[in-house]
Amino acid sequence: MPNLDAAFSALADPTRRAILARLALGEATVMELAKPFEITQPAISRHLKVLEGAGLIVRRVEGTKRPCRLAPKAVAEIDQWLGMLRQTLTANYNRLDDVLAEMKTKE
Amino acid sequence: MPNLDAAFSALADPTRRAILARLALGEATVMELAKPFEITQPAISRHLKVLEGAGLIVRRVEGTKRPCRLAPKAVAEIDQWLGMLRQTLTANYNRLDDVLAEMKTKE
DNA sequence: CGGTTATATAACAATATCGTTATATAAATC
DNA sequence: GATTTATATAACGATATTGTTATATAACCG
Repeated sequence: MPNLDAAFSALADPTRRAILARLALGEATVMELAKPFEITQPAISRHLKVLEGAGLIVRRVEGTKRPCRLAPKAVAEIDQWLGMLRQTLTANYNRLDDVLAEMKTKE
Repeated sequence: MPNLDAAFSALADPTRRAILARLALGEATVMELAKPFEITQPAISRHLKVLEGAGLIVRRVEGTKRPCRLAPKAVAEIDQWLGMLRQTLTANYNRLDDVLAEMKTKE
C-alpha cells in the first residue's frame, strides 16, 4: 500500500520536484542536489527526508556521502492512481458530458 | 503554465482524491459529493475551492446548485510532468544504474 | 411572502510545513 | 591526531492547512 498522501504532498513542493528532476538524470549526493538552490543544506536534507518518507527516493551509504536515487515503485503507484482520472479524460462519455453541460447552460 | 504546486498539493488530501474519484464517474453537486464523508459541508466547500483553484475541477451554476466536474486539462498537465520520471523508470540506463550501485556496494 | 434547501464565507483553534541558525557526528585528509 | 567535508538533527518563528461553528445569500416551494 503506497502512501499517496505523502507522495503527492512531497510532489507539491517545487524544490522537491526539481530534486526529482535532477535524480531522473541519475544518482546524486546531497551536496550535488543542494548546489542549484539558494536554500541551506539542512533545508535540502529535510526535503530529502520528505522524499524518502514518501518512498520517492532511496539512499545508500557511501562513506560520508548518501547518494540518492529515484524509487521507481512509488512513481509507478502515483501513476496508477492517476490512471483512473486519465481514463475519464479520454473516455467518450466525457465529451458527451460536455455537450450536455453546454445544452443546460443555454437553457 | 499550470500550477503544479497547487495541483499536487490538492491531490495530497485523501478527501479531495476521493472527490476526484467520484467526479471521474461524472458530474456531481456539492451535497452529493459531501454525502459519503463525515466532515461538514463547509469543509467540503473548501476542498472544492482548493480543487478548483488547482484547476482540477470546474463548476457551473444551475439554480441553487453548483455541479462540479473534472477538468481534463490540469490532469493532463500533471501527467505530463510525471512523464519525465516515468521515462526514467522504464529506461534501460536505470537498470545500468542499479548494476553500478550494486558494484559499488560490494567494493 | 415565509420556510427550506444548496452553497459560501468568516472567525477561530489545532496542527503541519518550511526556512533559518546552531550544533552533532562520522568519514576523509593532511 | 587535528581539520575539513558531508550530512543530520534540534529548536524556533512564520505561514499555511484543515476542521468546526455560526452566519450569509440566493434560489425553490408551498
